[in-house]
Amino acid sequence: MAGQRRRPTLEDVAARAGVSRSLASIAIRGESGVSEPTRERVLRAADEIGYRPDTRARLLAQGRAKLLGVTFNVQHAFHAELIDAIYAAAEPAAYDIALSAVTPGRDESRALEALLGYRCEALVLLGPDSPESRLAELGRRLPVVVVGREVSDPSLDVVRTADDVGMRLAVDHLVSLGHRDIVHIDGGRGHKAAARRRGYRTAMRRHGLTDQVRVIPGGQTGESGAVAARVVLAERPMPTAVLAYDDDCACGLLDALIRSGVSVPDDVSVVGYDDSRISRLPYVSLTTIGQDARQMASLALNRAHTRLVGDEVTEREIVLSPHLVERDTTARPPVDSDRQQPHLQAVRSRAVR
Amino acid sequence: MAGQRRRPTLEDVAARAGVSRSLASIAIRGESGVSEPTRERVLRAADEIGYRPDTRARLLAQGRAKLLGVTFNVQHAFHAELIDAIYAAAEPAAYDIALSAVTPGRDESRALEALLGYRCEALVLLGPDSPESRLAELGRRLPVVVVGREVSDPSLDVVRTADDVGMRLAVDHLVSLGHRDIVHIDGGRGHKAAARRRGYRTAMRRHGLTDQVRVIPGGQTGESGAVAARVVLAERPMPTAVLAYDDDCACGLLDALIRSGVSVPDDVSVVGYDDSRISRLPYVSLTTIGQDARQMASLALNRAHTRLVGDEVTEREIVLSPHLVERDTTARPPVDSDRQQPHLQAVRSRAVR
DNA sequence: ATGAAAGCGCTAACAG
DNA sequence: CTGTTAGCGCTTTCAT
Repeated sequence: MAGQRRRPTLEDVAARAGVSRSLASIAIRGESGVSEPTRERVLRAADEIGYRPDTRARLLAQGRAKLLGVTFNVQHAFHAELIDAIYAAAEPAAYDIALSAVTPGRDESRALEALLGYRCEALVLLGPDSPESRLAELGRRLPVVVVGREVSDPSLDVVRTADDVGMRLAVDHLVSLGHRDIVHIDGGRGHKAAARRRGYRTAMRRHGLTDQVRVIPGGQTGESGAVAARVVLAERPMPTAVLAYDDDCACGLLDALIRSGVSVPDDVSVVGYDDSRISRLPYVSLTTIGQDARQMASLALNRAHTRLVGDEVTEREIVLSPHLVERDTTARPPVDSDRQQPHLQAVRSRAVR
Repeated sequence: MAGQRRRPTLEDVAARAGVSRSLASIAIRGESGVSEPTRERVLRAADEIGYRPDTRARLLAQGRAKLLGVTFNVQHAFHAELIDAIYAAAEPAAYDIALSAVTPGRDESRALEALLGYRCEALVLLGPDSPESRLAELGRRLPVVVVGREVSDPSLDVVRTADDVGMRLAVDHLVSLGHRDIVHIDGGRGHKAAARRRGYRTAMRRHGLTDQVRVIPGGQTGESGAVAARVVLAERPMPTAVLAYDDDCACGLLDALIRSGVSVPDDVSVVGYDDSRISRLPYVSLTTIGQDARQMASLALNRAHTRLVGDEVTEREIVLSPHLVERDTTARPPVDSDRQQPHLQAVRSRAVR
């Protein structure tokens, strides 16, 4: 059934075209140094026997790999976008990309091991969760670019976006709409959550809203948002805007609010963070903070390339600004008379768990 | 900065341990044929200089690759699960997995090219969208297992689940709850959509509900579900249950229903298909039809392996049964008195677009 | 138990 | 323009 016979090699092509291997090699690679007729003969021969160069042998022979290893988390939607952008950015420089997935059943060190075995020249790690010491150890062996996480070891390059800027954008947006009573549902423990919390506080202060600063404990799941919704609903007066830790959290909140008969954005505005896929669903259409995957990927590959060719690098860390993605969950706050008597109606629905 | 010096080779290890390359090779691979002291010496030497075998060279030398190429769509959540399971299933057989992503900017033929260049021994294609002729062409060159799509070419192996069974499970479930007025929002054009539509009709007929068969045009997006919701809401009497083409469609429907003040599952039950991540979100908790990723992956790898070792295969196609995942969007239908006057209340909310 | 030698499929100097 | 000669890093006979 399936053709189990030996795959044709360059040798076969050369023989068929009646030339030497090296000439065939040159012709196949499209380099100069072959006469047009010969090239055509070789190409035709290759085509006829279905020849396909062996990437591994090719790289082995070349000594250098032109191979970038990329770890990503198969669960994380944003990584999908980054991968798309990475492929695109790798093309012009003719880098090959070796993907290694982190899954629930395959931890990051396994993913890294595999890439190392493939002799990747450099590594691009999307939101790695390994301890910094492990990453630093890698960084000492080959160029490593960490994407989307803050690490301080000098042997590691970093491309990330500024969380405090993101939070400021969100707060600015809400304030410009007329909101003052803006609460933050945080992301619990973790560096990122802390950075966003800090960003929220700073941004509020900047608008003279220090007194309105309120942080409600949340988390990184929709459920945590749903739980936080109860707290939000219980507040008197109810805040006019909620800034959630991330999109998942915001969606849980959103859903719980709507089920309680609160209208978004008429009664309360909601802002997420990440511009994840869920936030774009037409029936969610969440205002959120987005990161430019294309740019991040391109910068990360650039940096890897810079390291590989041995050029100097001035700033180890590249910090990008995220941007506001204005969708349909934010609007002007309700007029005061309305706020006194929030538009709560009992809607028959399954309980929010 | 980052160590640019040559990676240590087996030669280096051998030299350091004072043995020949071949012996070092045997020791490193843990094969028998080395004295214990020598093995330890080699292993220590390798460790000291940070040696790591070069997978490519290793495979090149071995002649065979033990490498399975896997294409997947970075957008598709179910593929993430399959990949996890594939890694797990590949481990015992010591297969290496080469991942090649299909992204908005990188089409499937590119993904396939890359894998072919890596001399994968066999291909596992997750939900491929290439024309069958292209797949068949591949199948003639090396073992190809198509996962989750129906193809008829004899050179291709298939592992998929039966859509008609899935639809039957959904209908059976609803009927057993007491529903009779069950509509189907379909997935538009496409093989899969047709298969599910057919499955729905057959299942309804089986319950003597031929007269209640109603198919509402839908699609594969949340938006299409939201649009279909309007049709559902306009029906008199309103159906007591809706069976959507997939989870995305079901979620759009769900959201639109809730915004219209219809309670799910009290007024109407909703069933999705795919058991995708979105259906599991705690605040969605959609009853749906699930496929066993672990089993599919394992069968796919098994099949690839069987082909590779040249064993006979009796059935080209492996068709699994999906299963019902009962969550919180299905319940007994409302009592008739209630149905006459469906519980519609105008909820102030942003319009469903 | 150990080592020498011959490739795997390819590219990269070199000579003609 | 073309062919010859060496390897890349590893595994694999096959002697010793």
